[in-house]
Amino acid sequence: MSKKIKQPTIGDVADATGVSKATVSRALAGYGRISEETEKRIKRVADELGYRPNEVARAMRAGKTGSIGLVVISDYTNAFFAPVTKAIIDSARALGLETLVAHIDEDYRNENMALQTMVNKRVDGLIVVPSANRPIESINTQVVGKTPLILIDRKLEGSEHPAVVTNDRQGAIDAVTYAHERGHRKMGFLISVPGLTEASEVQPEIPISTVRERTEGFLTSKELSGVSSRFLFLHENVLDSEVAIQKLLESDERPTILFTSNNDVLTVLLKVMGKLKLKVARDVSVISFDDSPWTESVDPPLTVISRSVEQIGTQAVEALDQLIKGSEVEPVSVIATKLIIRDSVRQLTE
Amino acid sequence: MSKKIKQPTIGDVADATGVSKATVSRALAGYGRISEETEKRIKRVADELGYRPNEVARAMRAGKTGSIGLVVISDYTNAFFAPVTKAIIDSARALGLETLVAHIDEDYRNENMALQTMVNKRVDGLIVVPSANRPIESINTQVVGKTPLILIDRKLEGSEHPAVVTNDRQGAIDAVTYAHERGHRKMGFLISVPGLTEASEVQPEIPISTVRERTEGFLTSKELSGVSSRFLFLHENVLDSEVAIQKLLESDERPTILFTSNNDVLTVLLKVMGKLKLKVARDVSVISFDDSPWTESVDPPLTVISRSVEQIGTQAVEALDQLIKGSEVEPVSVIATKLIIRDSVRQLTE
DNA sequence: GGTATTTGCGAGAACGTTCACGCAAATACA
DNA sequence: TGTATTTGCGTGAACGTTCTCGCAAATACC
Repeated sequence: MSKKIKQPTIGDVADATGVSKATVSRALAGYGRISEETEKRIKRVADELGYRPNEVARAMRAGKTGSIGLVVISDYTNAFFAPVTKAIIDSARALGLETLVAHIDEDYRNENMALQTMVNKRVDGLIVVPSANRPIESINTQVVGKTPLILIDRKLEGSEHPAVVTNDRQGAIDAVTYAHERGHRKMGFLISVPGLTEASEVQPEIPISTVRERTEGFLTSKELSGVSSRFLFLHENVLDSEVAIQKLLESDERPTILFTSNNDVLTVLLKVMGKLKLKVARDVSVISFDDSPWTESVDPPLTVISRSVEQIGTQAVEALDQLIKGSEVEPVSVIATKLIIRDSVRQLTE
Repeated sequence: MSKKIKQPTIGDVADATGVSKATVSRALAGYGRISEETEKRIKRVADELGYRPNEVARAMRAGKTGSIGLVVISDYTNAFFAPVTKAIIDSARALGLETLVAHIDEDYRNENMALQTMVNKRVDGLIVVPSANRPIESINTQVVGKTPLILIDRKLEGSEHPAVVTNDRQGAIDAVTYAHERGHRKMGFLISVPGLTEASEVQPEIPISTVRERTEGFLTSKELSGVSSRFLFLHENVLDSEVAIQKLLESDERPTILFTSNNDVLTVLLKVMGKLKLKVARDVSVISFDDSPWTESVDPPLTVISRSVEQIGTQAVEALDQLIKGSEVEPVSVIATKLIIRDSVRQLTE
């Protein structure tokens, strides 16, 4: 066992300078009354000793830690959560807040445990993507207590916590409308639903508000003239999804355009299309939710419904900061989606 | 200003139960001697009051926080750092450690600041991807002090900190050898070098060990019979890179195969190829470092040099845990790369 | 029944800060 | 010169834990 070399404390600096701890504190923090020369002397000594303020002690004394907790879906293949995590960490840092990150896997028990430890660590606030399979429709107030909390990406119906979400319903409508303008009448929708046990054509209970909104938006396609819509609800199992998608692509009623509810389904779709020698746009048009750098690079570049992840992150952190400071925050901030038109939707002749 | 509602403390529980703080502490932590009935009573009261142990106070008392710091390149488009971040956070959590994340942008000043705040927060250990443009070839020991630290992805020459890296040199050699076996003789290498100011064909100073190793591995191509190699060193500016790559693709001496040093360059290459109506494999073969889910889905699926990010994360956390416990750790752990053969390298007839 | 041990619990210090006071010396004002 | 104010700094409590002692009561042993 190696002997722990203690970091120098304010007391050590005080002893080395021959003043009291209070004076050292004043000198280093720069408040109160102190003579210029002693301040300089103390700072010099502190530097020589390699003194680093102990934020743990400060946090205890101040009653706040300067840290926030981010509890987020872990799926890093997801085009959304990685960049939004980055945006949050960076915006928080700009406000002087460090970020503690925990991953959950669509499991509310993980979520509860993660929240618990973060609350125990006395984070000043929390940003949470609520997991899908919760039995009750809200964050466990028992564990969160009075800690300020912002939801992102997903709304929770009965929740008193402010949420920052995107207007996915409108995004879906925009995409559908665009496809209709390009002459598409046979539309197919591939929707990933966490918690589903097998692929299904009938709409299941959708536990996630975001996915629900997208589905609602897609459903408006039925109101457009001459459109026939087919829905395919998929779950996490990639193999099973591949089979279901292949079946759809090989059916007589093959849609001329397919919409995917996220990049994960998109990659599965592209894989199946590759296997069937089907080319995007030429054989089947494609529009996906969420933009990733690679969607622009493939051949042909893909038309996507983009959500400004930076904006979500920034807004969430700002709202949380307000909450921490005790201000009011509007219950739901909605951020616009944007249809980024590239070349994956073929113009169908009349 | 809203009145702060204090969380109940051990003292509150003690008062409510009519025992001393020490007894409550014993009851909840489950050490020392205590009668079964008082323990139960205390636990019940603690539960009723909604008592949550204050980890800040615990950390202060214990001298350790149960948190580690992760200082990492932020580029989320990068196929490597997002999953490795996830792997680290999850492995750490399995060991009871929470992870504080900070992003740096290849800037050692950000790195220093991030390290500073984390040390001040008294993290038990640090996992660091050293930034590229450092003036001195090591982590600032001044700021890190005695905090256990593991480097990942990149080695630092004069550093006393253990590192977990991948065998990128061998990965590059494997890829080149494979291409040679498939009949390729004109090879091109697209290498991204942070800090470079313009695209260059002559090899610049490469500040990152990983990129250096890849370059060395690629250079062995010159020793293979009949091979001519062209190198293109690129920097972050995408537009400039596009121009340089386009020039290479339009030259008379167009390579039959192109290797890219990471997924970022790969996306740029694919974009340019798309613009020039060049198809992967048919017109130009492609092998890239790093695997992402999408590389398997595109048409054709891409052959890549994969690095096991989970392994890097797990090993780094394990090594850090050893270091925290005072054990010795081997200075450099090397993790193997793996060539994942898909369909982006055409078989050239003799 | 007397001594030795065990059991159950309380008192209080310590971790490293910050900050409200208090007090002496220095300066200001009349 | 005498009183009011300012300046510079020290004392000590507090934040919420844990943990070492110590002590009285309960139990054990002969």
